[in-house]
Amino acid sequence: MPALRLNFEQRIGMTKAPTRIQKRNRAAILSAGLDVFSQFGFRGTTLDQIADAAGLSKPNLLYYFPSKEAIHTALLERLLETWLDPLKSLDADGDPVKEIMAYAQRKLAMSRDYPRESRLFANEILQGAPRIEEILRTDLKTLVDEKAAVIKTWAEAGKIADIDPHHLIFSIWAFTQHYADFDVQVRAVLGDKAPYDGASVFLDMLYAKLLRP
Amino acid sequence: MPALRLNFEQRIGMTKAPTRIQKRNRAAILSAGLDVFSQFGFRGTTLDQIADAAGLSKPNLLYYFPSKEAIHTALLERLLETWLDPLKSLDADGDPVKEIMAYAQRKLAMSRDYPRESRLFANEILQGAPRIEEILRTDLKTLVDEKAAVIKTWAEAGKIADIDPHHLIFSIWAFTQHYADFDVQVRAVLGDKAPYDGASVFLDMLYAKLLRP
DNA sequence: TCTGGGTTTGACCAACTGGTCAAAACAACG
DNA sequence: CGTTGTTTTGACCAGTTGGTCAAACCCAGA
Repeated sequence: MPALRLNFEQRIGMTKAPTRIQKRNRAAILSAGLDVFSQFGFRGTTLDQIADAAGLSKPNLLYYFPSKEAIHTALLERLLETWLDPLKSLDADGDPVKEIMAYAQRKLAMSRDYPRESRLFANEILQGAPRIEEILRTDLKTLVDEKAAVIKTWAEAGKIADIDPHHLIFSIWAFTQHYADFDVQVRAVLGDKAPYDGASVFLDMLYAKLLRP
Repeated sequence: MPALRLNFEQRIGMTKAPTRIQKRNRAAILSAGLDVFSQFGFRGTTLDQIADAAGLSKPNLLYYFPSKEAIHTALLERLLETWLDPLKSLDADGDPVKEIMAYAQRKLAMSRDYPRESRLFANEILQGAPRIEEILRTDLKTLVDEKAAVIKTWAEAGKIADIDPHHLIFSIWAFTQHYADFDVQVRAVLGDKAPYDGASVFLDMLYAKLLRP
C-alpha cells in the first residue's frame, strides 16, 4: 500500500504550519498570478504564464494550488479583505468635510500603492464580476448604504453641500481607479511628467463641491 | 487550373461594392466581437464565442475576417475614429466654462450610449494597450496637449479656476469611463435606482471647481 | 434554366490549454 | 548516515484553440 500523497491545499485542512519553502512559493505564485490575472483577466491568463512568472514548473505550481481557479479566488479574497477598509473607517462622528476628504485620500493612496490589485478588480468587474457579484450585492452594498446614510445626514444638517451620497462615493472610486487602471494611457499622454501629481485636481474638485452651499 | 478562391478581406483591395450579405455578416461579426472582446479581452475571447454570438460557423466567420486579430483591430480602429470626437470639438473660441461642461456632457453621453466600446477600450488599456500604445503616444497625446493648451490660456486669463488641464481632462475620462466599465458594480450597489442619474454629481463637482477663484 | 461567382460548411490540423501521475530529487531530523 | 516526508519534475492526456481546405451550397443575372 503506497503512502498517501498530499498536495498543499489538501494539507491545509490539517493544522500544520507551512514550511519556509511553502511560504516562499505560495507568495511567489500569488504575486505572479496577480501580475498576469490583472493584465489578462481570468480567461486570458494561462498557468504557464503564471508558472513562468513565479519561476516554477507548471506541475509544481499545481502542487501549491489545486487549480487556476484556486489561485484567482485566493487573490480576490485577499483583495476584498483590504479593498473596503478605507470606506469602513469613514467615521460618522468625525468632521464631515475632513472625513470625506480623508477617505478620498486613503482610497487614492491604495490605488497608487496597489495598482495590480486595482487592475485585478477592474478586470473582474469588466467581465461581469462572475465571482464576486454576490459580495457586491451584499457586503459591499450594505457598507456603502451605511456610509451613504451617514453622508446624507451630514448633507441634511447643512454640514456639506447637498450631494447624492452614493454617487459621491462612485466619483471617488472612479477617480482613484482611473490612475491605476489607465496608467498606460495616462503615461502615454503625460510623456514624462509624474502621473500622480494630478490627484490634487480631483481632491480640489471634491473639496470645492463639498463646501458649496 | 481551379478558379481563384478569394475571401472577403482579400477582395477588399479590389474595388468591388460589398453585397447585401457581406454587409449584414460583417456587421454581425463586429457586433458579436464587440460583445465578447469587451467582456473577456483579446486573449480571453475565442473565435467560437464570436461565431456563436454572430450566428455563423467559425469557418464562415474566417471567410469575412482573416483572423481573430483582424476582427479586434477592425473594432479598435472603428472605436478610435469616434472616441476622440468629443474632445476634438472643444472650441477655443467658445465660452470656457460652457465648452468644458459641454465636453464632459458629450463624453458622458458617449459612455452611456456606447458602453461596449468603452469596455473594449478599457480592456485594451488594462492589458497594456499593446495594439494602440503608439496611437496614444502620438495622436491622442497631440490632441490632448493641444486642448490642454487652450484650457491653460483660459485659466491664465482668469476665465476659469487654475487647474492642471491634463488632469482636468483625466478626471472627465475617469468619471465617464466608470459608469460604463463598472456598470455591474454600480448596479449591484444601487439596487434598482437608475445608474446614470448620478452623472450630475460629477458635473456639479466640475462646475463648482471651474468657478472657484 | 444554366452558369459563375459568392457563401457556407464538415472534416481536419498543429499548437496550446488545464490538469494528472509516478517517479525522482531534496530537505530535515534523529 | 539513513529514513521519512516534502518538493520538483518529465511525460503524458483529453479538450480547446486559431486556422485551413476542398467540397458543397446558394443565388443572381443572362
